[in-house]
Amino acid sequence: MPLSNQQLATIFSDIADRLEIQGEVVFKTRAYRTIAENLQSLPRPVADIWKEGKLDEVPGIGKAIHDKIDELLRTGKLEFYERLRADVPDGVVAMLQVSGLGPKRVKEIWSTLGVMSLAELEAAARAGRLRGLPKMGEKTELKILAGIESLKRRATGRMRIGDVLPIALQMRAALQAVPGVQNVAYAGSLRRGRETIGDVDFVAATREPAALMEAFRSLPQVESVLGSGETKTSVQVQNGLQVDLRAIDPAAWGTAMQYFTGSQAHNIRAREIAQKQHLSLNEYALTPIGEDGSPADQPLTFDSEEALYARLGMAYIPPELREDRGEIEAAMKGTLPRLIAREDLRGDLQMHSTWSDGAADVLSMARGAMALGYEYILITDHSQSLGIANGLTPERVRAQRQEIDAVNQRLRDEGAAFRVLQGVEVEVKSDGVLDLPDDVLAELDLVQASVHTSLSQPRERITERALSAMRNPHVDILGHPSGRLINEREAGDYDWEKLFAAAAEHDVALEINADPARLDLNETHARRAVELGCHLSISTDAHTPDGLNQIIYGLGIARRAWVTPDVVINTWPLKKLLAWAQQ
DNA sequence: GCCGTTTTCGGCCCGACTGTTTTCAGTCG
Repeated sequence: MPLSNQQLATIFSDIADRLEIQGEVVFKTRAYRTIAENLQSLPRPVADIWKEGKLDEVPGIGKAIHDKIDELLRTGKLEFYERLRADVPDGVVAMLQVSGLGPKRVKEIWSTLGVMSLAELEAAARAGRLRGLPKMGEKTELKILAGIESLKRRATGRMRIGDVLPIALQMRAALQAVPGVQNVAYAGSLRRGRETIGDVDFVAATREPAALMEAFRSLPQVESVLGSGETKTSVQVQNGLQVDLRAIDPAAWGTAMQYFTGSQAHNIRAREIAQKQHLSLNEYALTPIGEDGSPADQPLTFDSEEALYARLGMAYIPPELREDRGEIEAAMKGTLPRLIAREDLRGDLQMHSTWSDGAADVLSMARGAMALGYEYILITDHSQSLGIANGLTPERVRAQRQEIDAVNQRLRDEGAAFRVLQGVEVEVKSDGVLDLPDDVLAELDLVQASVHTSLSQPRERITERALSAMRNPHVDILGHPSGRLINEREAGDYDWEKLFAAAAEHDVALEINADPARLDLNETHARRAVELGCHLSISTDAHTPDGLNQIIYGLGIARRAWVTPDVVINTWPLKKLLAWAQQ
């Protein structure tokens, strides 16, 4: 099995860590970090690209990294990396995870005191042995000890977006009410819609930053203040989540939002583009620069991101695309995609009712969807073998049809232009056989097939299992294809290229499950699936009417995957959707 | 390390905060 993109990315990221500790020039370590990031978002297996001899076409790969990938894929090893691992011990690299410790200090602590692990670091800090080192004192020791504690509590990892957004909205409302504040928004990875969030970045427009900082530090959610200056404050709230606030002048709203939304890679590219136009971009303004590098004219301020991007010669780039994955080039050429938006969706194609493990009846789910402006829903209760979820037998499927017919009749009587469709989330059993007979599936409006069990099957077996489900002519949608649960359970080891090819061939739509614990397909897979001609569905898997609101998370992933409305089957009118399911 | 409508060599984004300092390096994003 060739090394995966993720495995290669981890190696290059680790190389960057170790080179940084060795004191290598930052531009070299940045190159390794860049390729690590690019590999993670590469839509195809790099091993395939390597076989085609097209490695050099991947951005960030030059001669040196080309040779290293080549060696890794041929031999599974990299001599350069093995030497590096011998030179810089793992325990020393681990110290980089401590907040407040970077490569310079880690090297100093390691080389001067011989500290080679987190345990030794903690002992040295407690014994007061760090304060003798350059630029380190008692406070540094305390900060390091606090950092180690927080690592032990695992309070530092990235949280699911669904756990973060509600907290952020609450805090934003509180900040909005502070006197003098004209506008508050969250930026960073939350605004970009990433599946997990490291910290929340707020930008606030105000001419009275001191009052805002004070109010922020005093919010009830704040558990500790990590740092606070005139215009910037960092705090920690529940679950160890870090929240940063930057105050800016209202006239600089556009540049500030652009800067704090990131990503870092996107910002670096945007600033390089500015540089080529003899402009220097920061969070406050765009400043004309003379030959000698000093300001040549008055700084230009922007109260909107649209105006800023326009001045740089680009179309407005939606936050979800700002990852340096080709969006800057597309914005300059005017070829950005028209991303799918909330208004494009006409229905939700996965939800559960009290017929299986949902908490609301069919009518309540329908009313919830109508309140969102939808035209249809598909009820997809579980099938019989999922006993724990009260899965449907063939008899109960037929009984449910009667209830759904009655609900539709009632809604018609009320004059509503809305339709409840009957589907099912049929189990793909471990041998690939579906959990309901074909004649039952044939009676349903649409059929979704999902894998819930035996996710650890080897690649060939689990891939064949999904393929055999998709070959069934009644199956229209493959639900949460990877089976991963973010921060909880790994994805099944599918051969994605094969799976996407089969989905395109049999025209089975692949779901982007909007449950923030799933977000499955993920953005990289969704982008590749569309490239290979697959249709998608974006649905919530709601178990309550309120759960239908989680569609925003799935839309975020779709937008990050550059998805346009036309390929998403639940943007289609009901007639087109049903005709597609029939063929 | 990579990269090229000013460069195959000489560039490589930009600033806030902290802690240790008397002017700044390290870290972080």
